[in-house]
Amino acid sequence: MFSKVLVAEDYEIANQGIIKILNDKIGIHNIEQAKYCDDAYLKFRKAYNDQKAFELLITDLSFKEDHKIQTITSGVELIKGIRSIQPDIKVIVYSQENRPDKINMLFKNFNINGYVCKGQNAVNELIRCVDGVYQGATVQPPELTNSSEINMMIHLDDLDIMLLEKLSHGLTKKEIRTKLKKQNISPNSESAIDKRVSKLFDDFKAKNTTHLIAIVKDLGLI
Amino acid sequence: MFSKVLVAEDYEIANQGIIKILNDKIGIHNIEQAKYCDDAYLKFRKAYNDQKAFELLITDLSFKEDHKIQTITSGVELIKGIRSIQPDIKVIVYSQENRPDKINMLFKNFNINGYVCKGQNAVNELIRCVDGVYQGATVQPPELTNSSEINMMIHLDDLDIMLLEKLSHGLTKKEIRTKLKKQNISPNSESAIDKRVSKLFDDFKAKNTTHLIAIVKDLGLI
DNA sequence: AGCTGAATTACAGAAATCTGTAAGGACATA
DNA sequence: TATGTCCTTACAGATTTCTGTAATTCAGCT
Repeated sequence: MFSKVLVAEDYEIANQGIIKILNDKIGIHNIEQAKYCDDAYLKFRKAYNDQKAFELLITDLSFKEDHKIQTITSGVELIKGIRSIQPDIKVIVYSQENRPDKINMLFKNFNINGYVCKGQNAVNELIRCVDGVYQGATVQPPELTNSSEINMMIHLDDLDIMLLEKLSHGLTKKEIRTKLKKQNISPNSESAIDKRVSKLFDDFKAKNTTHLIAIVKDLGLI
Repeated sequence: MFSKVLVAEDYEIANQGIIKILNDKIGIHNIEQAKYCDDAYLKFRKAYNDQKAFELLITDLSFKEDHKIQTITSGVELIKGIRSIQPDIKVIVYSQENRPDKINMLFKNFNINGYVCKGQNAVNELIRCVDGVYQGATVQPPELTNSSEINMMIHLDDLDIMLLEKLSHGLTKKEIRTKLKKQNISPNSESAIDKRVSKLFDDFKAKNTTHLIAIVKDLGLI
């Protein structure tokens, strides 16, 4: 089993919970924790330079900001930074994020080894995940394999996201059109915008703009 | 110190984290945990009937629904149920909720003894809270005392919340009006609804309904 | 060049939103 | 009873949304 693990998670209680699982259920005792990405990175660097490198990183994705100013602010950046030094370190992401395409992106672009979704069965999932990763497997969460989710099927391009954001900021279609024209972005007629938004209505089964924004806010798409 | 504690929290990792703190940092070892409200309630009943009542309940507010059908679905109901049997049990709420008026409501209406906000400093806050409650104090979170938040100033009554929810579900004002009339809820003219929503526009500095819903979604109000 | 399909644009009408003004009722106070 | 305030309701007009249809452009393909 892994003998040295780094846990990066800003919520202290969750941090403690992970450590308890690693301790009691998996039998890993050499664990260090960090509440901030910068802190995690420093601990990693020090251990690496001392020839006592970590074998596994368990990290959250989003870290709440507070008074401390951080250079690394997200789990993704942390992973990038650590992997650039020690490419073979195993990485498990532990996050609230449950959007399949976002999780998929982590596996594809950052080659993470496992993903555990914060939730009701996180303990067993975490145990399974650590075991699997130790044996060299790539462990995807149930959310990904079972997913018949709406947001997996729907492809949103940059323009769609931009439209949704503008709408959520209360701009009218006319204002959006003006803005697009100013920026020389290609589909910029009011009817083209109408068409696109109508398509989004279909995709998300929304009744009107307000409904649409509520849905994509709930999905965390914007 | 408390000798017997019940922890109700659906996120397993957080659950484990709380137990670890109680164990390691406060020295409480007789702890039971529950992932569901019903489960917590049953454990409480059993202990009470066996003359081995719990002295402290630490509970979350919201419990995610899954396949198991529950009769008690929220921490508030759980508190009500338990207090109706054992009025003097101490209660600490541990939740993500950070709206001052909601937290205040818990102290005022349910006489909870302490509140800890899930967050970066939850460990120390929890320790402080358990200590304080044990000594008979009422322990409010820093969020309550420091808060200069917008949502502290704006008072939303039940009708406001209902309107926002209906709007976020894509209902038109006409549909909302019909629904209110059916349920015999008093202000049910279209213009009354208009007025109320307009007031919300002012409160939240929203430009239109879509913008408004985006804002209150971001604030977590619905 | 000519064809085809997809995307963009223009236009138009019905429905809904947003913003006023005005009138009526409930309620407390003097 | 009279007065003022607050809330509800009615109505109206300008603006915006939503949903069609039809014309135009553009890229890929033969």
